[in-house]
Amino acid sequence: MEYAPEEYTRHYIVQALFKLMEEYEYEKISVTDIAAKAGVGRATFYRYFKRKEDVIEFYFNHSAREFMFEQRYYPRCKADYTDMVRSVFGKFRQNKERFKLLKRAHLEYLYLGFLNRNFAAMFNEEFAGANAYAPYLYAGMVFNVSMLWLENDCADSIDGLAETMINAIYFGQ
Amino acid sequence: MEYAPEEYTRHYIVQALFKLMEEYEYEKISVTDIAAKAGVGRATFYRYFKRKEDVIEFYFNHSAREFMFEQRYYPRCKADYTDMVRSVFGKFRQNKERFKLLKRAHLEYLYLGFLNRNFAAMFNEEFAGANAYAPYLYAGMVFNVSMLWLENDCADSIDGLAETMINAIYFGQ
DNA sequence: TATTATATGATACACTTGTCTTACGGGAAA
DNA sequence: TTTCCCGTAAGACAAGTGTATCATATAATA
Repeated sequence: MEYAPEEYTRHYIVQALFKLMEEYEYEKISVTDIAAKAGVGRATFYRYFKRKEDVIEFYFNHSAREFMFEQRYYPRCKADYTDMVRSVFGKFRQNKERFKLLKRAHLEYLYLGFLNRNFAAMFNEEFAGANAYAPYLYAGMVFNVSMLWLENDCADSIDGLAETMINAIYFGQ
Repeated sequence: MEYAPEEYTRHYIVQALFKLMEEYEYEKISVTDIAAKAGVGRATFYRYFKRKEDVIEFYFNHSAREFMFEQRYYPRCKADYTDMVRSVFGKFRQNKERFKLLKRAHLEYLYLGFLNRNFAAMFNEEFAGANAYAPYLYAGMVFNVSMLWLENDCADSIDGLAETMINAIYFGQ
C-alpha cells in the first residue's frame, strides 16, 4: 500500500477484518493478520485503531450507511410502530450474515450502541428530549429481539415479528 | 494460597478483579495482577478461566444471587409491569457502584445475558414458550434503560421510571 | 523546482498472553 | 506410615501487544 487517503486505509482495514472473520475465530485473529490482509504495516493499524474492537466500532460509526435510519419512526400508534419494525428489521435481515459474524465474536453490543445513537437522534429531532428514556427503551428491545431472531436465521416473518412484539407489550388490550 | 476448594479459588479471583477494577482501568489489569491480588499463581487463573471476561461471566452465572428474580413478573397489566420494574431496578440500584465498574469496562453486555436467562426462565415457567420473543423484548428494554439510568447515578425515582417507560410504550393510551 | 507536511514500512523493545512442564505438598485410603 | 491423587506454584517459552523511533516516499504548497 502506498499513500492512500486516510479514509481508504481505514476502509481497507475494516474489510480485511470482516474477510478474516469469515474464516477464522475473532479471538485468533491478530493485528498482524489484519494488517497483512489489508496490505498495510502493523504500525499503520495502530495509527488508526487502538484495538480490534475499534475497527468494528468505526464500521458502525462511519461506514454502515446501509443500517442508518433515513426516516423517522417515532411510534405514536401501532401502525407507526409496525412501520419502524419493518424498516429496522428489514435492514438487519439484509445484513444477517455480517451480524452473524459479529455475534459469533461477541461484538453485538456495538450494534446496540449504533441503535442507541440513531434512535436518540431520531426521537430528539421530533420531541426534543421530552422522554429521554424512550429511544433507549426501543433500541434495547429491537436489539435484543434481533439477536434472538438471528438464532433461527431470521426465518420468522417481519410482520409476524411486529405482531408478536406488540402482543408482548400490550398485554391483553 | 494452599489447597482451597475450587469454588473458593474462583471466588477469590472474582473478588480480586472487582477490587482491582475500583482502582485501575480494566484494560490495564493483567492476569498476573489478578492472580497476585487473589493470592494464587497465574497458571491457577488459567485453570479456571480462559479470559478476564470469563471472571465476570462466572460472577453473573454463579454468584450474583443478589440480582436473581425470586418472584415471577410476567406483566399481564400495568400493575404487574410496575411491580417488575420496581424489583429489577431496585436491585440494580443497590449494586449501582458495581455496575458502574462493569460499564466503565464495557462489560455491560454480560448483565444483559444474565437478564436474558432470568427473564426467559421466568416467562417460560409461566407460559411454556408461548411467545419466545417476549422475555428478550423485556430484558432488552430493562437493560438499556438501566444503562441510561446509571448515567445520572440512578437519581430518577423508580416509580417515575416505570411511569416513563409505560408512557414510551403506550403511545397516547 | 524546492520545500514542507504527512502517511507509510521497517524495526526494536518491554510487556503480556496462553500453554506447557516440573516439582511440591496437602488430603484420602490402604 | 506409606502410597497415590490432584490442586498448586514456579518457571520457561513462543507468540502477540502496544509503543517508539527512523528513514522513505508521496502530495501539496511556495
